[in-house]
Amino acid sequence: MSITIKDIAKDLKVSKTTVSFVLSGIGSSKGISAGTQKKILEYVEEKGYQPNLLAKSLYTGISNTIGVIVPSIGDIFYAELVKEFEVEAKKSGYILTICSSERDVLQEVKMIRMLRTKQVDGLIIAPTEYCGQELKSLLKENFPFVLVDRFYPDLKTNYVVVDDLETSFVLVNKLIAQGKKKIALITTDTRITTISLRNKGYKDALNEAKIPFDENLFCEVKRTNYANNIIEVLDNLLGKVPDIDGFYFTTHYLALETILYFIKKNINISQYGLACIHRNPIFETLAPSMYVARIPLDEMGREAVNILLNEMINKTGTGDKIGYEISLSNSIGS
Amino acid sequence: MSITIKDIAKDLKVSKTTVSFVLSGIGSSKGISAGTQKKILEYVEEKGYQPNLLAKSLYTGISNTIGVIVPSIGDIFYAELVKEFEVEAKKSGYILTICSSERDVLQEVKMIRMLRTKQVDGLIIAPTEYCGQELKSLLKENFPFVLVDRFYPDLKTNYVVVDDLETSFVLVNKLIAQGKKKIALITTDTRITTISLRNKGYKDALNEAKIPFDENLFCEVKRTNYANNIIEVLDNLLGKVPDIDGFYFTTHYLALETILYFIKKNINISQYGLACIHRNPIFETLAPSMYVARIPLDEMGREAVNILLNEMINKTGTGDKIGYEISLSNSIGS
DNA sequence: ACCTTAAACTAAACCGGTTTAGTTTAAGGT
DNA sequence: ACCTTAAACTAAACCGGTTTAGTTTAAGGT
Repeated sequence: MSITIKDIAKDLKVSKTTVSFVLSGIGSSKGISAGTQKKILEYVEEKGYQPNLLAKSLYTGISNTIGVIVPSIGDIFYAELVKEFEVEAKKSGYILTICSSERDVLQEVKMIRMLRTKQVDGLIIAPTEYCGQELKSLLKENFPFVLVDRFYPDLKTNYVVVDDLETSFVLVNKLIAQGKKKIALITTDTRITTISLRNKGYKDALNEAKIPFDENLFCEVKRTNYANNIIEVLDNLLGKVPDIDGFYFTTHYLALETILYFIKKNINISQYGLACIHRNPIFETLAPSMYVARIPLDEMGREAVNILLNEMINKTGTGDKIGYEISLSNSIGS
Repeated sequence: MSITIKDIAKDLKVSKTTVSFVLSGIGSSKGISAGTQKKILEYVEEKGYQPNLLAKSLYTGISNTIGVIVPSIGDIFYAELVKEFEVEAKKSGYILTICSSERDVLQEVKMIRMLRTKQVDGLIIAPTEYCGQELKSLLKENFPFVLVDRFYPDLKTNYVVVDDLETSFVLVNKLIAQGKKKIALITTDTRITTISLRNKGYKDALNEAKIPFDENLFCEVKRTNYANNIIEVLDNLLGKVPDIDGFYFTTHYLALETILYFIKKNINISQYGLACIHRNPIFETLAPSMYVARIPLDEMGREAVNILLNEMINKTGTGDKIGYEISLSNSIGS
């Protein structure tokens, strides 16, 4: 099929070794004469030789590939995050093989294993809630990986997440400082560590302000079919608590859907205090006064890749893991 | 490091061949006794053996990986499209290695070559305007690939695109049927085949309706920093043609930015006839009467992968290429 | 004429799978 | 006792690189 080192060696009447040395750029230090080097390089140029990196990886044990598993690459949040991985990984000569777990542990576990058989050098995972078992065995085998977006508090792994508790607390405090008293919590699946911390931040802020927690203001939107589910939830909420004066959204999806709901129902948005974790470019126009804690995807991506690269290189595996929490409190804008 | 077929063979006192046969599931047909098979399978289960797929790929010449190059994986359009590639590819046991070209030919060419050295079985490319040369050499080497989103009319390649001319024509016709006479064309870089076809569709529709083409209504928004550029363009347009009554957008980004501009400037959107290629979930709420030709990303992704898989399998390379044009004319909603 | 040495180059093993072209073993027939 | 045959198993080459532990060659010294 395509040309190999063996072919080059045969055609030029030198050994595979010589060709390999020259092409690896160590020809001179291995004492290959300038003439031979030139001959090989010219031949390679002429024939358009492309090495088979599979063979190299097999020998070296390094594939220069990072496996990435996210809930869905079609989700703009993960798409943007993965983009940052790509940019940062590329700086060190790594490329990405990307899989979507569809928020299904079984698929996620399969993908982890499959990527390992494909010999990725490390993994970046935005995990589901239930893959602790598999992560444990990665740890035991000392396989390099970093969790992003979510982490497992019980496992000693690398992770890069947002300081959910603190951010939530500060955001809700801003609403309270605006004089809001009936602040709804629009949230989602509480089993997710990240979400439960955000919920806790809300409660803590109310607590500190001595505002009693009102069960009616606590709205958990189901994740399946949530665009429809949220309409029901909001109808219900506005019916039960007509004098509601603020909304805290634990995800930007929830904020977006709620804003669209307001527009559709012709409800004046500006009467409410609004706060939300993570930005959507549209908020600037549609809800310009909303407090938005912007998740710095560039920092998140950069850190995740660098922590991983570090662990991959020092594969000695001291067992020291890095838990990197990104502070959003200072990046709140509106 | 981790366990190999050789280790298993040594431990169980059988040959590598036997282990390989059993693990490939062809043990029985190769006459390996049930006892030996059981022994091997149990050992593998116990030790958690994971094969090295690099070695397999090196021998078989098949990596079960498709290389994907898009302008940016962080762009929601490509993210969603890539998601469809992933879903479809997975059905046939393929995974994706994904690269963002950043709309830079040099990077794109580098990535094409790099992915080939990594032995991807085929490529799906949403190309820049200038990589014809590299595509030509892929064709010459009979390497399987499919273009998506954009194609090269001069090259005989596989491609999956939208019927831009027809769709544009139909969309602008809808506006004309609404009685609109001063329809602006909000478009972008005309060097892109896709965009120039969409522009042509606009002109053809005007022509057929005997509406003279007005240079003032033709707005080309620069792609770099377009969110700012479009504001300038729209200010200018509304100043020059105050009685404008319709907008045709050749991309959904342009439509979105324009709608946000209207909202910010407190301009009544409903006075205009609007039409746009490709959807944004927000249009339903913010511009419910806009004609939107939805690009079926699922169909696009499915076709691209299947055309590629087909070419990869029949690597005989008859040279027959498939140009698949997706008709949007029938999927126009508002 | 022979030895030493540096320069230039290479044979062969290796990475971990798969596959071809066998060989070994033991039962069954006469 | 010997042959045939099917069942069960395997040695070794292969994929295309890299690397170790050399070997070959020719010049330079005496």
